[in-house]
Amino acid sequence: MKILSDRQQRIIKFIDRFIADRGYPPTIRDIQAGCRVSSTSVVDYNLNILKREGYIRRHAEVSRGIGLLTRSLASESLVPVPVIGQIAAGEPIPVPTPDTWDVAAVSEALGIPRELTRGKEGVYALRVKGMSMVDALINDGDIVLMQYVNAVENGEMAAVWLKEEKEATLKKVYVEPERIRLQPANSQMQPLYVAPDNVEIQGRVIAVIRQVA
Amino acid sequence: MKILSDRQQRIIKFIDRFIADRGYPPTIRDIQAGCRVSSTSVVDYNLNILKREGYIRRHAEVSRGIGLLTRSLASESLVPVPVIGQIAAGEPIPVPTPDTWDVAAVSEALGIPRELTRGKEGVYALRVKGMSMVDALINDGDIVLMQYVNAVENGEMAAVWLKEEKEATLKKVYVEPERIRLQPANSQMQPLYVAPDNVEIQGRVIAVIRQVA
DNA sequence: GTCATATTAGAACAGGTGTTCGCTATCTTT
DNA sequence: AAAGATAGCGAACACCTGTTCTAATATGAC
Repeated sequence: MKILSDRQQRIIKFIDRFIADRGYPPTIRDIQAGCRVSSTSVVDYNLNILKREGYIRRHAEVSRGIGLLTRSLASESLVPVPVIGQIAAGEPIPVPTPDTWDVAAVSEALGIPRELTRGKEGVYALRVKGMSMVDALINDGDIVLMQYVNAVENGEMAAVWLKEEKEATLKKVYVEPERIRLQPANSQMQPLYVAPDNVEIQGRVIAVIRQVA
Repeated sequence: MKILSDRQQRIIKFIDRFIADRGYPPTIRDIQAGCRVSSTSVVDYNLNILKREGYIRRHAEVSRGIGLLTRSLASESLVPVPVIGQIAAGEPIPVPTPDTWDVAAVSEALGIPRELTRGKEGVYALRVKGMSMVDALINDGDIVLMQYVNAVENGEMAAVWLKEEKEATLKKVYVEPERIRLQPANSQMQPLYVAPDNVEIQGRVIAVIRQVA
């Protein structure tokens, strides 16, 4: 990358501030006024240099078609995750529907760092209601980050619906011959054994978030 | 907020995708084409409704002067939090030092949504080592978000160092006459009573984050 | 000095773009 | 039935905006 001239640095800085302030990129004439340049062609000239040097992205013949390349990476790291309902012992577990991922349709969403979701697809969140999952070290009011999957690997924690008992629970799932073992996360507690056709895996637990104070 | 019509939901979704893809907001005619609307005035009409209902922000007479309010709020709110060490039963609890908050000096940092820290000052993180805090519903490997405070309110969860026992623990703290009551988060367990000069409050617990899979 | 290159200026063009107006079609309310 | 509210349509206007062209001014190489 070339060393930028004073004017070019001012232009980059101006674009950055402008987008942060107003939510959309500036026009060439905005830059002209904001950076005390006398002509639009000079702005165009310098923008082309900035594009060539990799500082900005530019769409030809599009008004306000300027994008900063430096900033965009930092803002990518928060993923919006929809909170689709609550999970409680005696209630069916909410299952994500196609329009769950709608930005508009969802009532509540959390910003989750990409580090936690690790780029997984189909992530949603449930609010835990009640104390029934203390054996999974999960408290009333905790947020459970889930991934929508059909099957889980042995030993993974999953949201399980027990048809017969009509009960929702979070357990580590182990498939054994003839039966399924549901192991509480707290290893000091006893496992539960159930028939395979009595369980419905509703999703895999990715993370637990508890806000205390 | 009013319930959005099908067309309005499609418009919001389109704007969202457009900005994510190209880095700048769409024009009215972009929306018209992308949402199969026959007239620009219809787009304008629905954009005004979306603005009135608080879904978007709009700058009059500015090309591409549309901003999503749902997304923009969530995207700026990542706070860097330093991980300054680990907390284990038999080890002293790390205490933040002045240069802990140096972005450069710290070895590890987490991006935490502002929703969790709620703008608090002096926030740091500890990694939990060992199973000694299962009674606080905290597992081996969990991340504890802490705030550096000198005193805690009654009932708040705190990182406590028991001088005599040389032990670190996370408990709810209640100041009683002549003694201090340390209550596990799991309410089914028995409290611990200790002498006031035997405890050192090292910080207040703000949140717990557990990554499962 | 001359020449080439980089940078800046000003102006004008062509198409992009937000806005507005008149009109129609469904409904719901009176 | 009449009147109003809501939603949609198409066209036209006036300004916005990226682009391009020509010219002027540095700055350094030779």
